[in-house]
Amino acid sequence: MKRVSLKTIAEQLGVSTATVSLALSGKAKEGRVSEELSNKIVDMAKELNYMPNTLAKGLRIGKSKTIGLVIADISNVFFGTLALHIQEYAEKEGYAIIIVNTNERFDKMEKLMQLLKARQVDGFIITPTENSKELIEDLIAEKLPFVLVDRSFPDLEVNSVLINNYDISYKSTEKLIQQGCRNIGLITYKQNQFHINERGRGYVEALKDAGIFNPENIEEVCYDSLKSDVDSAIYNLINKKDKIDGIFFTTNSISINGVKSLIKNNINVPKEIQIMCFDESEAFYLLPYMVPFVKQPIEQMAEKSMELLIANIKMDKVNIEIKQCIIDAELIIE
Amino acid sequence: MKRVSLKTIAEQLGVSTATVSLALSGKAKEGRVSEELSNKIVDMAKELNYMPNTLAKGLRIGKSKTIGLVIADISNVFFGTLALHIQEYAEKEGYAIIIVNTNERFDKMEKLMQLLKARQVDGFIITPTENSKELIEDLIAEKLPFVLVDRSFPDLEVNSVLINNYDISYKSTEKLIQQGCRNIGLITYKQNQFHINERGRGYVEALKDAGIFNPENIEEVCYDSLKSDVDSAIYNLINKKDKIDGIFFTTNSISINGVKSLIKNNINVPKEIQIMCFDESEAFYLLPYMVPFVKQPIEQMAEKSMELLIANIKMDKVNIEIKQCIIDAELIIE
DNA sequence: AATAAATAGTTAATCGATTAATGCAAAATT
DNA sequence: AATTTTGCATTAATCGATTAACTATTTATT
Repeated sequence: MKRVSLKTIAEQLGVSTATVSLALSGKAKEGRVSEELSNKIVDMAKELNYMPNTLAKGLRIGKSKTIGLVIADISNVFFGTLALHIQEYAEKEGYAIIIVNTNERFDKMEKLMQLLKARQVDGFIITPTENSKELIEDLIAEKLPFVLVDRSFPDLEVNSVLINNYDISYKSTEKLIQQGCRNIGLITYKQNQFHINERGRGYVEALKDAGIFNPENIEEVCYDSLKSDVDSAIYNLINKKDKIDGIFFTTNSISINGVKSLIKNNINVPKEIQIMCFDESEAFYLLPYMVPFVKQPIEQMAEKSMELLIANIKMDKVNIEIKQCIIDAELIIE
Repeated sequence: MKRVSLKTIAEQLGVSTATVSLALSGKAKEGRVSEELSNKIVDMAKELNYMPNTLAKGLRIGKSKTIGLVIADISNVFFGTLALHIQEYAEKEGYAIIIVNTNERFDKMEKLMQLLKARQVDGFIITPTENSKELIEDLIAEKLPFVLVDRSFPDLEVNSVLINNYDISYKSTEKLIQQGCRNIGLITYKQNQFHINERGRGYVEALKDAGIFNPENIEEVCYDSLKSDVDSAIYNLINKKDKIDGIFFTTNSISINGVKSLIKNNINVPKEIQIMCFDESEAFYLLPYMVPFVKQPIEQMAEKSMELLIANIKMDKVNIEIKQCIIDAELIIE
């Protein structure tokens, strides 16, 4: 059973492939194909269950109608949900999504970007890994359309969709202070990513403004040894001589492990220590108290990313318009 | 800045594209290109940062080196983790993955299958939605390589990678019985999917064998109104006149919502009611007791799926070998 | 010296769809 | 009647890579 191509239809009807192409792509009028023939062609296409070869089309018109989605970790609910919505919006616009996972590793990201370029993706949506600025600069040099999402590089003028990391973290910390905390700890990643650092900065400034900042209350953990690092961070915090009465976690993975660790240590939350988490988790609803958290507007982030990207793709490498888009996250406290 | 193609390199060196192609694809020997020229070509390709056009190659050789991954819900951790590993194995084999989401809906699955076919994917890995047997039969008729994973259709002889749903559910229920439960409830999906029904059957048979089966203890919920349905299911179970002392949940989403609901109702787990969940969840570790659960071998499932699929792709539509692969899930009780 | 074999590279068709350029009737205009 | 316009469809080039078939040159064999 051979594949059905334009040629198959053309042969069946004794016309040229040009006519068939015109008729099937709705250009019968401009292409001056009679309505009668056009209908015959459409019918035959249905009968033969014709399906256009996207590779051939992509090769010819120079667009693959495919978007590369570079994600840090698709098994993380935050990114999974982001991917879900991006895929949804892409589909609406006629794009397919090739998803790749960097596992937060530069070398993997580099390799995967090559793979996506070879596949002629029309654009990229990227959650860049640490220190991957050069890869983004390559994209700029090659004039390839892309949007960074969730994360960005502050000194790079590029399309990006972010949340108000500093503000919402300031606000979250302030909330802890308002609720009576005076010795608030922070657990964050030991790394060099702007969005995470901004969260830390929000925490620091809020405490400084309240006159209760203590750099010793900051604990840093590594992505690759998260569980044990968070355990020791919690251990350190709960064993300080100045008793900690609040903790701010800067990501969802840290939050969940942090809460887990507090429970293991029989800390009474929120009586002994109040907490503030980043991102919602199903897990929180299993606890007898309301866990306050920063809710990221994931669906809007997905929508906006696609919108920016498609606008850029359509501008066709000429007048690339750059937009930095900040969508406010929300503090959920009850 | 024009794209660099084989032609660009050929022109730079004053040779034919055929020679360049041969040299770059490592066929210098068979293609009888001298080592000297071959090296020159490779160097020039590097210098120009040449990247093969996968669309063109795919069109020519009739293989896109792309696999379509049809997933029910990528934001669900189970599927996210599955996708992560599938992508990893695919990458190793030189395949890219186009992920699509069905949201458990037949019409979406149908549409997305068309999209993937048009994109000339070399094969499919599919978690089929309810009642999508006909779509799978289409694939068989078209002789397209595919593997079903997590779910299958019992009366269809197709490649599939499943877990031992019946056995592990029987075992899980038996465990509850051993632990003293005598009136065990079930919360499962009201639907028509074999793998879910098998889990239910495991529960039923275990209870029948113990002589304590009571059909009234079975509650069914809908995917689209999961939270409220689980809430009422729990309500029904805990208000029976014959007091329920155990519950078996058949999926991860039901498990989490079930546990959540039990807590809301101030049920003391495991003293009043013992539970048995399907799939691990971060959430469980926030509870003061160990939540027993069925652990699915996700990574092996991913690996096996890719292995079967690639074997089938390589057999080139001739001798498609069909394998039903069952990987045992594990009961984690401490 | 004549022939065979090995070496090195090119030509041209091909995959399937698109589209600018062109051809050819029939109809309309002068 | 001659010319232009319009309607309808075809021809052929193109996107980029692959590869079977072929050419040309050098080297080896008898």
